[in-house]
Amino acid sequence: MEYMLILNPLVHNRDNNKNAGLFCNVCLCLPLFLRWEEEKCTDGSKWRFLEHKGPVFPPPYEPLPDRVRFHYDGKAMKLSPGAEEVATFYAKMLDHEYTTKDIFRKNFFKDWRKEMTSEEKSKITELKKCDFTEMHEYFKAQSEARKQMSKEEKQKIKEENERILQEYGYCVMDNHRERIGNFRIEPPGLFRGRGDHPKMGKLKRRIRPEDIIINCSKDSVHPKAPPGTRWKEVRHDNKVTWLVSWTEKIQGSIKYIMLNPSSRIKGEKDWQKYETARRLKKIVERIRAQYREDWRSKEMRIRQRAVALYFIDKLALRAGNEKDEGETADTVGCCSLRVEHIRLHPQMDGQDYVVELDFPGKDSIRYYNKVSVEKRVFKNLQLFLENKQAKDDLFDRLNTSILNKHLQELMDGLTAKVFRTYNASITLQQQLKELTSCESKILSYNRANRAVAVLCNHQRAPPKTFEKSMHNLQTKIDEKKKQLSAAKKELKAAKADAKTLRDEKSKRVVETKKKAVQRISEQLMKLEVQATDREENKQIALGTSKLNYLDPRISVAWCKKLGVPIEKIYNKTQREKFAWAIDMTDEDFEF
DNA sequence: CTGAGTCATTCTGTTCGCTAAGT
DNA sequence: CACTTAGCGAACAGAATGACTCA
Repeated sequence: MEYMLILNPLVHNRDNNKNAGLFCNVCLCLPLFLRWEEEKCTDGSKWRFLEHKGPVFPPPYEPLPDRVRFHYDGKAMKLSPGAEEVATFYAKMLDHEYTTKDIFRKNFFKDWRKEMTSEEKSKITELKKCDFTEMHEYFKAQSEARKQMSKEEKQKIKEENERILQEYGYCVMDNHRERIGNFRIEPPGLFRGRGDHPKMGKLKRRIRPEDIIINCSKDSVHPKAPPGTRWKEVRHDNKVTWLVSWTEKIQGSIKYIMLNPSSRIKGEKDWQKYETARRLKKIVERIRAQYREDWRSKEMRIRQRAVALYFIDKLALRAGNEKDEGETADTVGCCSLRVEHIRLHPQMDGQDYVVELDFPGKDSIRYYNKVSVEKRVFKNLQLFLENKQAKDDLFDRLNTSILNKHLQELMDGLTAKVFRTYNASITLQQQLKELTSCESKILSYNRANRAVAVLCNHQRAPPKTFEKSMHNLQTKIDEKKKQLSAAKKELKAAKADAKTLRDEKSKRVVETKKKAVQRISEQLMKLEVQATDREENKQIALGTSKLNYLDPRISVAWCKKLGVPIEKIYNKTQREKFAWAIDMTDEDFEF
C-alpha cells in the first residue's frame, strides 16, 4: 500500500506541467503505473514505450579569419583546418593552469600532431615554440562581444535555445512527456581530467552520428540521423533507461543520454535509495554489533572486513574500488587505502588510539581526519600494517566486491554506499532536532546540512571573490552599527522631548523612533547571521549532500513543522527533483 | 540648483549545465 | 555496462550603483 501513496504524487505532479495534459490523465496513468510496478519486479523492464528525437550535435568547426594567426618559432603560419581546430582548443585554455602542466602539454602536443598534415608535422616539432596568443585574444574578444550583444539579439538566442529544448529536450516515456537530462553531444576539446590525471590534455574527438547508438521502443517514431549520415545502431532495449549512447575514446567508457532527475524513472530510483537506507536503519545496530565482534575473528580477512566496515560506517568513507593504474588519477577509498595513507598514534592531543587518515579521494579531493578509535580497531590496524611498505594495501585481503557480497548477505540491497546515505540522512535529522532552537531557522538548517557535508567531505575551493565579499559584508555591518547607535541617540532625544513637552505629537515621534531602532537592529542581526553562515561555509559545498544524500522528506517535514516555505530550502530544480517528497511528506515523517 | 524618479550598467551571489569520476 | 555522485565555471538574475531627466 505504501508505494501507492508515494507514486500517486509522482503521476499527478505532471498535471502541473503545462505540457503534461497531453500525456497524463489520472484514469490512464494510475492503472498503467501499477501494472508497470508489478511487471518491473518480474522481468526488470524499465519502460514499455520510449520515443525521442535523438541528440543535438555541436555546431561544425568554423575556421578562423585569416587575420588571426598562429605563430611558430616567431613566424606566422596558416594551419590546415583540422590542425587549426585542435589548436583553438588549446588556445582557449591559455590562461588556465592546465596549460602549465607537463602531462597536459605533452598529451596535447602528441594528439595535436596526429591531426596535422605531414608538412605541418615536419615544421611543428616543439610546443614551446608555438604561439597561440592571437587566437587566445580573438576568443576573448568574441566572448566579450557576446556579452555586449543587444537585448534583442540575446532574446533571439534565448528563443532559439528554447525551441531546441522543446524539440530535443523532451521524450515520451510511458505516456509521460519527460525532460531529458543531457540531450547535447559533448563538443570536442581537450580532456580535463581532475587531479594528476595521466590523460589530461588528450584530444576528445568530435562525435559523429556514426558513433551513436539510439535506444527507443520499436513502435515509436525513430529519430532521424542528420542528412547524409546514419546512426551506428538503433536498438530497442527496455531493460535500460538511456536514450542515446556512444563510446568515449580517451578512457574507452560509454557515455549516455538519460532523463532529468525530475523524471519518474529517476525519482523512483531516488526514493528507492532512501528506502534502502531506512531499512538499514532498522538493522544497523545489529550490524555494528557484528562487526565489533568480527574485530576478534581469527581470520584475517574477516578482521579486515570488519575494520573497513567500521571506517565506512563511522567516517562515511566511500567503498574504494580498485582502478587501473596509469589510466586514471591515483585516488582511493576505504578498501583501496594504502599504508602511506594512514598513521597510528597511540596517544595524541590527549586522546588515545588516534588514527590519522590522509589520502586523495574521489575527484582527488583530499580527505584529512584524525579520529580516536576503539582499542581493538587500533590493534587490528597495527597488525594490518606489519611488514608492509608504503605502497602496499592496508586491507590486502579485502576489496569492494568481497565487502559488498558480505553486506548483501546482511540485508537485501545493502552495499557500502548505503551507509553513506544512511549516515548522512540520519545526521541531518538529528542535527535539525538539536539545532532548531537557535535564532535563524535557515541558519540552523544550513548548519545541519553543513554537518553532513563535513561528514561526507564535500569540499569546494573557496570562491574567488570570498575575501572581498566577506569584507563588503563587514563594511555593511559596521555601517549598520553606526546607524543603530544614531537611531538610539535620536530615540533618547525624542524621549526627553516627550517628557518635557508631554504632547501627542512628541509621543508619536517616540513611537516611530522606537520602531526605527527595532528595524535597524533586526537588519543588523540578519547581516550578522549571514556573515556567520558564509564564513562557516567557506570551504564546504552543501549542494552535493542536499542533492544526493539527504532524504528530501526530512527537509520537507522540517519545513512543514516549522512553517518554513520550501523555497527557502530548495530552489526550482531541486523542487522539481524532489517533487515526490514535497507532495507526499507530512510534518511528522521520520527517516 | 536640487532632489526624486527612471532607466541603464555593473556587480554579486545563485543556479545550472557540463562531464569526470565514482559505485 | 549502467547508473549515481561530484566540483567547476558559465550563465543568469537580482541588487546596487551610476547616469540622466525633469519638475
